[in-house]
Amino acid sequence: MGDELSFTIKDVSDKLNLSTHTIRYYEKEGVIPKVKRNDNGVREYTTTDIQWLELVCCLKETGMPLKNIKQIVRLSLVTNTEDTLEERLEILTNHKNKVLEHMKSTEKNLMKINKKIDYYKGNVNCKEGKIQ
Amino acid sequence: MGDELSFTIKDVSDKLNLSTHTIRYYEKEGVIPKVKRNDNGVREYTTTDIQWLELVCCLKETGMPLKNIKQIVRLSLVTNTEDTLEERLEILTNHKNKVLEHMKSTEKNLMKINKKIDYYKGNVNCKEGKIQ
DNA sequence: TCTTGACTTAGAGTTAACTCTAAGGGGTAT
DNA sequence: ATACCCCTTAGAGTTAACTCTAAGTCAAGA
Repeated sequence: MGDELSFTIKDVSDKLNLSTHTIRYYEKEGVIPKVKRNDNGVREYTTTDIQWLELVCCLKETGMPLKNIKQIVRLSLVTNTEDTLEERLEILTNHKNKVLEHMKSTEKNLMKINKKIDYYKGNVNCKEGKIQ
Repeated sequence: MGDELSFTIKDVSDKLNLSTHTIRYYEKEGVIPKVKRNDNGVREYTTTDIQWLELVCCLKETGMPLKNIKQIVRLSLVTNTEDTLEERLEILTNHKNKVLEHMKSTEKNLMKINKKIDYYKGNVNCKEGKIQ
């Protein structure tokens, strides 16, 4: 009890493949909660801090703007967290639906790209016909 | 012969859901080939022009930077188009592979998001336990 | 004829998300 | 003790992809 594991910003940077600049930027902007400092003012990341960052990466990689991620963080830090559960759930569910839609349209676009590739391949073999 | 269908920039804007600004910007930047003008200097889009724009949208929506799209256009406009087929094929195939990878990672991220949603839903029902 | 509205241009402004710089402090290896 | 590297901050700069503005031309409708 009390002696939790802690990590430097460099550790976290290496682990999550984010620059130290970006990690500090996220904290300054409220994309993740404030991180505890030691007596020298140096940030000491807990596993919870790292979990937050992992969530941020997951949402960011699926296209959620930082603005919305901030909103989730803000809602998670109120005194009575359960008051904001519904709202956070709505943000996440909306996002999930957007991701699903995006996957569908990506599949369609992929088919178009494949057609284009096949068209080019046809030209490579035949060396004739109209090319766009 | 000679009397091809042609469309105004407004027509194209409505059809493809791109602003007229954006369409002109694409032309200026070389993202699409130059469009023919009438005697008053007004752009008249052919179906081929529209097909180009549709390809651009497809590539853009799947995350290809305009820089690479320009490259494809440039390679399509050389005198001996078949000389550049292999290179265009490579750009498209690389892109296709990136899209496939991205889809895979999106699926993983979606699973994480679903877990988070389930976790929140559990909290909504139980109103107890640690919340992050 | 006058107005309206679409078109033209060059170029400035915006936004998100970093990315970097300058100026300085602290702890550790040689 | 000196060099080195990581840490800190505020704030400036960058990039991609638009997005808009100003100033002007042109043609069709009232």
